[in-house]
Amino acid sequence: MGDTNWLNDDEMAAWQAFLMAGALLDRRIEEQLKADSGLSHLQYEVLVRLSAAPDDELRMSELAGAVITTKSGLTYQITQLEKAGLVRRRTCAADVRGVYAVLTDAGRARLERAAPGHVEVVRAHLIDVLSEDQVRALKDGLGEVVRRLGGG
Amino acid sequence: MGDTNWLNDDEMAAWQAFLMAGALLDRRIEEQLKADSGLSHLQYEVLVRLSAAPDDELRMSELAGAVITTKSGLTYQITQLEKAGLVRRRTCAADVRGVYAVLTDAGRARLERAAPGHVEVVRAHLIDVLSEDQVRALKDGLGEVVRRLGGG
DNA sequence: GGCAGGTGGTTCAAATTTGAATCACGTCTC
DNA sequence: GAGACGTGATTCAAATTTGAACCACCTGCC
Repeated sequence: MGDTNWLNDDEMAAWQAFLMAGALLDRRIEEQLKADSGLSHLQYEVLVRLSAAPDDELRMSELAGAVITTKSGLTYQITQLEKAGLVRRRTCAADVRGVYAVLTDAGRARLERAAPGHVEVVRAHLIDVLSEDQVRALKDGLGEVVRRLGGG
Repeated sequence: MGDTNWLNDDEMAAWQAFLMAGALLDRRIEEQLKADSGLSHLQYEVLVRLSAAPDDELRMSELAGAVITTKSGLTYQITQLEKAGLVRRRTCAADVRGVYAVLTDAGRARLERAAPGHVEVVRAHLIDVLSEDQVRALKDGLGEVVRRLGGG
């Protein structure tokens, strides 16, 4: 102990590539989404999760976990989306404290309008740049990383 | 055309894993760095780049490119680091508009103190979770992604 | 019933990030 | 050597993010 197990060259290169690819790609995505449909990436992800959920609704805390934000961050963004008419809040019958975020028709429409351009960016800059093996490595390897970090 | 080339299941899983792993890992890193040495991840990266540069200094714009931030974002953070005594500014002799950010001794000391814990987190939650092949896939695949996005 | 402790969301102030000006210079052309 | 134009960095206001209270409510336990 006391001696750090530093990263070797490959490991360092992998880590840096991971870090920079994430940052650069996110920047592109943010730019495209904002220009194309006026949504931030986070807002887009929120709409995606809701549209995939039963009855188009999720509890605030589940949603926060799914999109990896803080509770207060989600409260803010849901308020923004509500102002824009893309989402509405519904209080939970069983537990008065609980709040559901519900996708509205306008929200679904906005999502459907935004999705093609978004997927195109992800494909062009990430998926299509990788080999099939590399895609599988991301899915398996990073999938395990997510599982261990409690994000599954 | 008009028909979107959607992601298949594996591609979607890979993309989601990439996204969530980045977010979850960054959260851990941020937490560890803040607790352990009072630095944000961005500030840590700034110190790393400076310490690796000749004469421990880099132009503001180079630094902004290296850590993937906006110019104004970097201006803000360098000001913070300067207040903390970890970095200082030096105007460029050849071009009066240019500014170098220079690592101070205190900055280097802080970096050296922070590094072991940081590497440990990256290793524990990312590198050691992956197989050698998967590490290579990140390095090669995401390295290419970065190159094409103009981050190399 | 009534209270201790935990949970789900919100609120609030402070820190950070963003992007569009802006400022002060280099550079290039005629 | 005077503009026209591009660059490097900062400034500014607005938007977002963060984390620590906080509030209201559930749940167990006595």
